[in-house]
Amino acid sequence: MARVRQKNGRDRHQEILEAAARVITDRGLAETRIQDIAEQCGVSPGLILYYFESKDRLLVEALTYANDKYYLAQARDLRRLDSARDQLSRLIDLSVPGLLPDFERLEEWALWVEIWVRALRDPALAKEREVLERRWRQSIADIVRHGRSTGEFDDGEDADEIGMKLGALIDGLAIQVLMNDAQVGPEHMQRMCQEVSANLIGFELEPAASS
Amino acid sequence: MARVRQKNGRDRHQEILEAAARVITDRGLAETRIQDIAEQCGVSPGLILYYFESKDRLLVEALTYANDKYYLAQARDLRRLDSARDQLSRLIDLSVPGLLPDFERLEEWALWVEIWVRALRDPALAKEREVLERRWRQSIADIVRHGRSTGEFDDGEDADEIGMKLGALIDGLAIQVLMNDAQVGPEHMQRMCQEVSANLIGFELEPAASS
DNA sequence: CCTGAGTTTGAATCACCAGTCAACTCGGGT
DNA sequence: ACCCGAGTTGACTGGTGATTCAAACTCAGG
Repeated sequence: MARVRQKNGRDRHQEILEAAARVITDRGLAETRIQDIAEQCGVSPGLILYYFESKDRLLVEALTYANDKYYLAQARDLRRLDSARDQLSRLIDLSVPGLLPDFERLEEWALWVEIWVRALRDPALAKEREVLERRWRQSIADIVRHGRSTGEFDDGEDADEIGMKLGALIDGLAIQVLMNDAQVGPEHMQRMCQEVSANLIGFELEPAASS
Repeated sequence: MARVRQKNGRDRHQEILEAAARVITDRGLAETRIQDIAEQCGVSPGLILYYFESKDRLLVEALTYANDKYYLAQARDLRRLDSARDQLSRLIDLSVPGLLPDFERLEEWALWVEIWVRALRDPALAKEREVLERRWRQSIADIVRHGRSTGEFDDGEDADEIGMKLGALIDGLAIQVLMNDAQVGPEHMQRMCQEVSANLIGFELEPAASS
């Protein structure tokens, strides 16, 4: 059977996407050459173009592929927790670039910035971005709804609205942390997000933080 | 007089920076060629390199130059208002991409995204970015402090902390609006920012819309 | 009118890189 | 044993674009 061949083919496809994502986070989208990607997975440059129509297509696919990977990992991680509060708190922790070393959020955020820049001029990527970003806000809103359905949270502002606000806050702060801003460290971002989320949803932060 | 000569030189320098900024917002940093900039100010490509050491230096200078210009325009605009509340409300309106057509915030936000991407790998620009961004947060915090000093606002959370939260929220939402996200239009962003600022500082939003 | 420093041009140079292609490898089918 | 074709290679092509440079031009001051 051509199974082995096919399987190799599929592996390669994915392998190249991963390599591309790695190179993009390393060197930046603008500085990413086909040669770099080829080296990253130890093949010749020609092979990259054998599997992908063009460099541009590959790059766009790599960006969304990587984002998808990170999203799925996050969703899996959150699903282990029952309490909506724990889920929300965990989601925030997972979103802070560099807070939890095991989760490569630094890389992911760097990719987001690249996505934004390119989506400004690439309608196809713009569409993808909207889907990805909507999913991201949705996951916050869903936690809020879940907490309300179990009575853990009180009713209040529309859950989607909260998702948008908290999502935007996280985006904005993540940029600063990603940029290594001296005024906004990871722990600082974490604390502010926890505070705001408690405030938006209307619960008290017991652990150690008060206004 | 040698004055005219000198003045021409200075004019050209600035002229090129403006042209560069325009091209960058049009085509994007990655697609900006020296030729484009030259055409934009009706001059030969060689002249660009006569005034700037290299393309890279020019681009970085153009990014900060444009940002500076926008910041100063905003500061001038805000200074006309007395009430801290009006200032804050105006600052928000000015920050929403495309809300007030006279202020080219769409362009400015597009430049911000370019700055972020490049600052990830360019230490010099990274430093500039931090200064610019700090100034931006500061302007929010200053309004809060001003409002408190006149008794317009009650005391509460640290003003810098508020500046950081509101600044980040605006950043995050502005990205969505800039990207033409169907779920986050300009008016929606404006309303959310007004709500959150009222909430953070602790005043009521009576005048339904301070149009 | 000269002159020369400052300005401007555009052609030439140079490096780089996406994408092409002809040749080669090799596992599996016949 | 032989053939087929997917997979792989790496040299090559073509275009692009930053940077250089020598020549031309401008004009304030002598």
